[in-house]
Amino acid sequence: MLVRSARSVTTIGKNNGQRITQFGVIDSEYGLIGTNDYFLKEAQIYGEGDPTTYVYQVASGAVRSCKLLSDGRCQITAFHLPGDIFGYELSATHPTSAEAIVDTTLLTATKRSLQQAAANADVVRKLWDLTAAKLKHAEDHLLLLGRKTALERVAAFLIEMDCRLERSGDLPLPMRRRDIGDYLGLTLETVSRVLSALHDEGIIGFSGHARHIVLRDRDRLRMLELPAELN
Amino acid sequence: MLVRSARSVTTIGKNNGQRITQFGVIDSEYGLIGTNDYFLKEAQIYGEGDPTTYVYQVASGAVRSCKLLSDGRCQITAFHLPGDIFGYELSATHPTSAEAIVDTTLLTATKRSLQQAAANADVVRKLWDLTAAKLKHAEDHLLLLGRKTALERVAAFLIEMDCRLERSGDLPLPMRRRDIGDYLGLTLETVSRVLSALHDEGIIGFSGHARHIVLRDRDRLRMLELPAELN
DNA sequence: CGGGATGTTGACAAGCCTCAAGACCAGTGG
DNA sequence: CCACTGGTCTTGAGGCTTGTCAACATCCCG
Repeated sequence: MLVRSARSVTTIGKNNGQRITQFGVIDSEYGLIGTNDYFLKEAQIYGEGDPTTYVYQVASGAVRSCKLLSDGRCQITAFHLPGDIFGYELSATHPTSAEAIVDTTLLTATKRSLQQAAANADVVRKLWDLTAAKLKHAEDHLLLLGRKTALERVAAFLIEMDCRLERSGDLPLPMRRRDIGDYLGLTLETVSRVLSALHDEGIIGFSGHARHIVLRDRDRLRMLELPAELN
Repeated sequence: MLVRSARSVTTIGKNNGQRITQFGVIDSEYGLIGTNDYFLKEAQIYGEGDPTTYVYQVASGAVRSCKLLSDGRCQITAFHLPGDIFGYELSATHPTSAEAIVDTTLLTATKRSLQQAAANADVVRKLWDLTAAKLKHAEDHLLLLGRKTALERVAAFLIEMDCRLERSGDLPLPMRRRDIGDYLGLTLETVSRVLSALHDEGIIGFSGHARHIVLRDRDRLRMLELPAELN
């Protein structure tokens, strides 16, 4: 199932205008050499415990990072969308596995090359910021998983995707209901039921197929994300 | 309720043998000036959204970091025990609040002084490691909150405390049942019921009062932390 | 057109939460 | 020394949210 092949080589460097094709904040002054790698749907990019050899940026497609229990229970810690960098860890091994959700193209650099660039204090700061951003996301997610209701979780998910896909209310989600459930600590059935309820309320719509969600009433969605205030 | 007073000044520096009275890994080569601050039980050290001015190390006592929802729901993201450093954030404001669980003494340094020390790459690396360690803990906790049962959560909590208090099976817990619940995404009643069940099974004992737990069968506790294997 | 993966919906069960009562404990003041 | 008081902990009964299991619908792709 694992498909991993280097087809082309790309120089990631200064003035490479495309947001999608550069290593975000950390490449602007360093001519890192990156490789385009292609992964089919469901292909594993790395496993939990694998050595942290490469760092990735999503060029197209989508990736999930997850932790598994031996009986199959799964917690997705993050979705990685075009432009996102993932796989950079201080530790020698990956704390999560990573799989392509759909057919995906990744820009790959060696951790080694980043560490060389990290002789520069600016680069260090930017990589550190990346760790800090992941920590902030994880802490927010702790509150969601520990204390929010199914409705609040799904609302929060839709709002997060709305912010990240940035197509203003039009969400062509790459992931299945099961992935959403594994991200939100719910079952796929519960996710489906909540989405149906939001649809019945006129808060969201489906554009064609089930994964293409349209936000029809962001304000009410934002209300649902927060606890209902009792008077 | 907030009690915050500087009573004495301590030099934190090289060859200051006490683990408790130094800023762990980051002070060994820098003579940071620290202040002892005392907080009564339940006193707030900083609030969610407060500016990140100080960094703290627990000298004695215990601290919880938590996130609140407007209706009172609370998620504790971490407990800080003697020797632990907390409150260091890259961001300008604290993402969580921090309160003393019991009467607590903290060693305080300004974020500014740490940033000055961070001119040295070793110090940066050690601070970064601190962020990475928090991230690892948060990601492990995501799996616990999203996918584990009440029994597995409580077992994991006891094992975590056993490792951190390091008194080999003797756990004089500083926190109340409610705090444990807010850490594990459970109610205090569920925590109490699970602890009673573990007691009935002979896996734990109570030494005197309810907060003093003794681990009588670590092996079985470790089994409970993991999913029961079906044959 | 057929088959497999995905999504929806229903009925029911289970685990955890809510509410409530009482036990226990520590600190306080008589 | 002891009763009082407030906070904490335990335990029970019952309910609710979410999970489980199953059937069916839908979509995609050959």
